[in-house]
Amino acid sequence: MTTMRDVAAAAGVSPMTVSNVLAGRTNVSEETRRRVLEVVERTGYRVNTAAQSLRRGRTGIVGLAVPEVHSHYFGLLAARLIARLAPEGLRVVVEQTGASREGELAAITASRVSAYDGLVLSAVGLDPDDVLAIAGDLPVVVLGERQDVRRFDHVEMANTDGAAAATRLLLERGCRRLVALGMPDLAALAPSDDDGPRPQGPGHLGDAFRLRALGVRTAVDAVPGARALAVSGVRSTLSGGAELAREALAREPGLDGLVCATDTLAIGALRALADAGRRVPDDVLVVGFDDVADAAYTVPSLSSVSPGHDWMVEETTRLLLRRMADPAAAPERSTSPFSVVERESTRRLLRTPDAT
Amino acid sequence: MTTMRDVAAAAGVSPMTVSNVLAGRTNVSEETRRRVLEVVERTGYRVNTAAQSLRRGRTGIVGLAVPEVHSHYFGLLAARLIARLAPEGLRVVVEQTGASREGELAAITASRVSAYDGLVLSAVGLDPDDVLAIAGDLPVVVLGERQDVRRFDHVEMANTDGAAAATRLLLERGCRRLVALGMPDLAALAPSDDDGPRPQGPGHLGDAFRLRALGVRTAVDAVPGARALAVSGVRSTLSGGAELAREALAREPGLDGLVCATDTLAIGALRALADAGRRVPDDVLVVGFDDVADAAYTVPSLSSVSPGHDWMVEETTRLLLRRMADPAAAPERSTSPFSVVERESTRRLLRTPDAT
DNA sequence: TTGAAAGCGGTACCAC
DNA sequence: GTGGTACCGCTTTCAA
Repeated sequence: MTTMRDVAAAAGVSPMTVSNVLAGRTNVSEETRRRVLEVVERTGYRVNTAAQSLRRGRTGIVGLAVPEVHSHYFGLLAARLIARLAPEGLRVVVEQTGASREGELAAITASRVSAYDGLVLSAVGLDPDDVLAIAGDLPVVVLGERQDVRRFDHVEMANTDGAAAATRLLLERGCRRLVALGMPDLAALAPSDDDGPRPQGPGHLGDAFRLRALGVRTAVDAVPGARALAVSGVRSTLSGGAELAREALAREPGLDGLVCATDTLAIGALRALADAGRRVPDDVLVVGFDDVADAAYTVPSLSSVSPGHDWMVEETTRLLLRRMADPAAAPERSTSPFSVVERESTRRLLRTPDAT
Repeated sequence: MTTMRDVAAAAGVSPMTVSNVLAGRTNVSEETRRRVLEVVERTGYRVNTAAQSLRRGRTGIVGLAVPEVHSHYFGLLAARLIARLAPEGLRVVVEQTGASREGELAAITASRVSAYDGLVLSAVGLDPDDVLAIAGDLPVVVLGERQDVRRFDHVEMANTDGAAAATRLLLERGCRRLVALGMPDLAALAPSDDDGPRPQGPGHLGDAFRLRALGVRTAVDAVPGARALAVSGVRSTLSGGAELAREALAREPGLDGLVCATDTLAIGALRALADAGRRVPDDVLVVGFDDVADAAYTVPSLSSVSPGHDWMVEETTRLLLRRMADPAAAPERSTSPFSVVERESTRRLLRTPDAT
């Protein structure tokens, strides 16, 4: 192993000067710099990042804890975040939490986390208190979920509004028998006559899907004669989507519209609908959430709520860097703008909508 | 910041004893252990991994350098490798190389690499010499690509044989006008009358797709009256697949079979075929490569060459751990078993095959 | 069973 | 411009 000391000796300078050269500091003569770089080149010397981290107190690594690495949405998110943080000199370690409280705890826990300069947490099962207790003073940005986490920086999706907009699209196309696929039971949510779209719930982080369900309900409640059934399931997987769609068909045979909690579920559902001989969009309209890359390439292509990926990644990065720079900064939160991207899966009028 | 020293002081022992307790070493009295753990608990102390890494000489981090993080195949690979290495106490940093030599060089280069205990490299543009020069003594496992890298541990896919099997499937179904989508020009490959399936080429790592093209050619050459046109493109993306499929239709209007270099390309192609009014599998049969999760959920579902994901990840892990344990071990290589998974996209006889 | 000493390989600080 | 000194926080070694 070549060390900085070795390089210094070979170049006839002190380790400190080698350090200065490699860090690009300006207080080195051109001649010395050249000589040092020549030795570095020749010996293939690399700085030891462990020593560097110890001395500097920073590792240059950011953790990204997501429920499932291998899902359309989180794959997209990870790829974008990796690309975005690279020029900031930060690398990303992806931790898989398996959508469980235990997994999330394990991901944040103890030794692991101390290796990170920051953590981006897409939590599903955790309490804010869990996070607080374990993360300690680690900069944390919470992603896309819970609405009342005021102690953390927080980048939220327009879960409720996005789902409501998607649902309205189906209703405008004439759908009246909706299923909210992969969302919690709508009836179990806060009553629709309370004064806002925020359920008061037990305060855990994992209610993106609950908020989406609320959006569906809000939109459906506004249209007399329309109804929505929730067919619930936790994991957002292709097979889960297919399975839930089969269940939906069994429980709501007159089904004419499917609002899916994620695009992954929607893609699985498209497959199950094809198996069942239901044509999309001729018999059933389908809309997803996330606007993943695949949505534009399914057959039929999938309408979806686009959460503004660029914006989310940019905002996440901004908050993370800000907190890393200033741990005492007041927590900030923001909600991504969204849009409904319409594609083939909703491009059909099932019946003329009633005058409203 | 709480340090081990602080904990030791609070527990009335030496730092060394704290270290022993936390490392689970047995030479500590039960009483002492309890006292130390109590303080650890109370203070929320976490060992500093940078210091640990420096002292131990290992970081517990493995790099995974792939052309594109956000692709079906590499997403799958990353997820599996992360899951597999986690119980070994290894975390994975994903580096995106952008399928370019420069990107790959950057990924391996300099400071970055010294932070890793090992590197899994899915190289596309690199020379073995590049890798050798830069990786130095870093344990490297090369994935899925080049065939003549004898200086590295190497886990190969059955590129040629897999593609040949996929192609034969189409030929048996009666296809005679094939297009090899996303593969290099078949005519530019080694002549089919040479004695083996290995092109001698300029020796860079990135020829998984070339090997697949060779498999297509071999299979097509064995069937009189069949022909295959290569429609080339580098990136394996959905949009690329759609684009190449459009080009394929333009250049080979009588197209009746599509062998795609990857499932991602195939999924994009399915979409373009639907747009062009070509029915799959009624008019055109399509087969992909990789057997990603989505292949079973497209409409029609996609036949694909399955490279044995479990096996590949297991083998990669084995080789990596082995080399980390013994840097001097002789390089080993192995080729994944494969199977052709038939789904709807090839489930149709276009014409009765000629007696063969 | 416990702990003192000696670094691991860098870099901040400050004197020269 | 250059470099000595200390020390980041942990663990290996070995003596007590």
